[in-house]
Amino acid sequence: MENKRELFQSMVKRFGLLNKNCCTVDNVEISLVQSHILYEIDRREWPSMQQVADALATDLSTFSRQVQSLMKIGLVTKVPSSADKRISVLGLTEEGKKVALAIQKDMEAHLEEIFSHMTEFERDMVLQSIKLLNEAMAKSSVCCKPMY
Amino acid sequence: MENKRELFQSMVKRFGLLNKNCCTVDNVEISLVQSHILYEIDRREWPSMQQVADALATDLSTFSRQVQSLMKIGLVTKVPSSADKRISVLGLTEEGKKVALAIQKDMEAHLEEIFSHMTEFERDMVLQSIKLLNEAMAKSSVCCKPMY
DNA sequence: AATAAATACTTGCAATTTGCAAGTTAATTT
DNA sequence: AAATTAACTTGCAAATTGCAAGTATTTATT
Repeated sequence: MENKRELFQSMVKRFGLLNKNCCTVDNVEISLVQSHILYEIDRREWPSMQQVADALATDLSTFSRQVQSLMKIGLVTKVPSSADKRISVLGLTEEGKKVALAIQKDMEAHLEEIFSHMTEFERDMVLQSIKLLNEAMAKSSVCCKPMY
Repeated sequence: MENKRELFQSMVKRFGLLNKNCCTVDNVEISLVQSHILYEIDRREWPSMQQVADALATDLSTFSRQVQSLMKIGLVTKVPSSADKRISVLGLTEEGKKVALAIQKDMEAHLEEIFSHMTEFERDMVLQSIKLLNEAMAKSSVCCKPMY
């Protein structure tokens, strides 16, 4: 009953390690944080800096610099919004999309491999559980309020 | 079927935020990494530097310095092993144990709160699922081999 | 028994990453 | 029109990282 933390800690750490496997695609090497940024830009429709920085729970100044480096290696675009010129709209370049997709495929494959060690029934249960967990965390007062 | 990554990413990020809530106890303020070190030392029986560094997937040199700072604030002890003088055996001071316990309680409370948004049935299912997931990840070739 | 090799760390870098504070420019209030 | 707020950017300075090169101790080799 009271080994919850251990279970979670262990799972999260493992997933973190898995996550670290990412990030060299097409002769481009990117960091874990950078891959998260690509991921977040990819799944949104032309988000602003604020939006993504919030999603990643990063300081805007830190984020600003990270975006600069991603622009430098040609994965991300940043255009001032025509509606509000204070806002910069983020997007992925073709290469950025390619990299994001490659990482996505890689992660999917890893997850598939992990799920292959389960029965069909277990797979369904686990996925169902993670959904539940996410909903519960979203409802929770102690965590993750500003989340998608 | 292919939203696995999203589910995982979301869950892990949320848990990460929750985790960040840790770390100010008894006028002692510690970092997330430091809390993980306390946690790992606590759950092992007099581990060596290597063992904990491996568990945290940190470079030994980085870890060495982190231990130094934890010793400086009086949370961790480091004694050369009598059996093998190359090895340093790590432990928690009384204060270290207190801090570790406080964090533990805090995390448990957070998790309880999260689980309170579920039915009894769902709770059981989710815990069961996380166990399954951990086992599957342990079996996996792509992740987390050197893990407890 | 002496030398070589491996192990467990520590220290010296140098690079990266971080957040805060203080800016700039643009939009919104009053 | 002036003041406030919002969306960023830049200048620090501190913290964190890993690699390479060290030391000390133990194990293996000859």
